[in-house]
Amino acid sequence: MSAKALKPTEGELEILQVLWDKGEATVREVHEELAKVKDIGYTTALKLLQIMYEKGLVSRDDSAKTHIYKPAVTREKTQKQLVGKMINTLFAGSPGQLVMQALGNHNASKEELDEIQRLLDSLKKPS
Amino acid sequence: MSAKALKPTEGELEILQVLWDKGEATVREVHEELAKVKDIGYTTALKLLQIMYEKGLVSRDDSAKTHIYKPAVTREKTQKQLVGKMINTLFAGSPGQLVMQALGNHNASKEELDEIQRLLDSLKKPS
DNA sequence: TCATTACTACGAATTTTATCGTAATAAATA
DNA sequence: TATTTATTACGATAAAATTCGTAGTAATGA
Repeated sequence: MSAKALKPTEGELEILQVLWDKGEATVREVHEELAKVKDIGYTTALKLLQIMYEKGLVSRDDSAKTHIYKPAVTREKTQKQLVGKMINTLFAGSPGQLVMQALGNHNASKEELDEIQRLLDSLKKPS
Repeated sequence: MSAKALKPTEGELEILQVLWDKGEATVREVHEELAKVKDIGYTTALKLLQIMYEKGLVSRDDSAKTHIYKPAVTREKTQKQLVGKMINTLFAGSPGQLVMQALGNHNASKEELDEIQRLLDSLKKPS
């Protein structure tokens, strides 16, 4: 168990998305991505990144003038954390219900369905 | 499509949980449930319910002195809304990935796995 | 070199969410 | 009836999250 499970806020998640996708990015790059989707000022993005840095959600290389940010938490861990929380607060602790929801209401591709089938098989006959 | 998709906050979700479970409840009942889990004052619960009422998240019968609150949004709709959002913001739009996460990291019961299998079958060979 | 541009830092304002105290009143009860 | 208790309404405060302006400075390039 690493130190603490710091829950990213909504805005922080948006930034993490960008960083996960790109691997690393400057404030400018992050801002450009966010600006595609929503109205947001440059310094707002900067400030958020700075706060995330203080919280340990991102790391950064500030050896050059233009700092380069990287995610300090993995997508997987964050997914696990938030999915777990959602199972508890919205699905009465039942992961199966969440799966049913996700499968039933959203379109998964053939490939994904096959992948799920394989996982399901391995879960059904453990060894 | 009903009017708006008002996203409940964290605290509002906790209250909805109680209302969904009980069907309806007074402020006192809601407060008692919440108090089992966290420190919270009576008037805080009351205020939250009042705010939720203004937002249309709950309805209430205030014909008697003690008001009775009911959820005005269904668990299913709320689940759908929040799961959809999570798929977008955390799973790059891929419901399959969310399912993999939920199945892989959390223990689903045998019954749930079977149920998922049936759904999966129906998805794989559409009528 | 001087002016312009690109950054970061920082503080402040705003917005959203959560929390609670107090007052008013209805209901219960002594 | 008089007192206590239960309840709602309301406003104020606090806490958390978001947003942005301004200042300072490094880099760029005319």
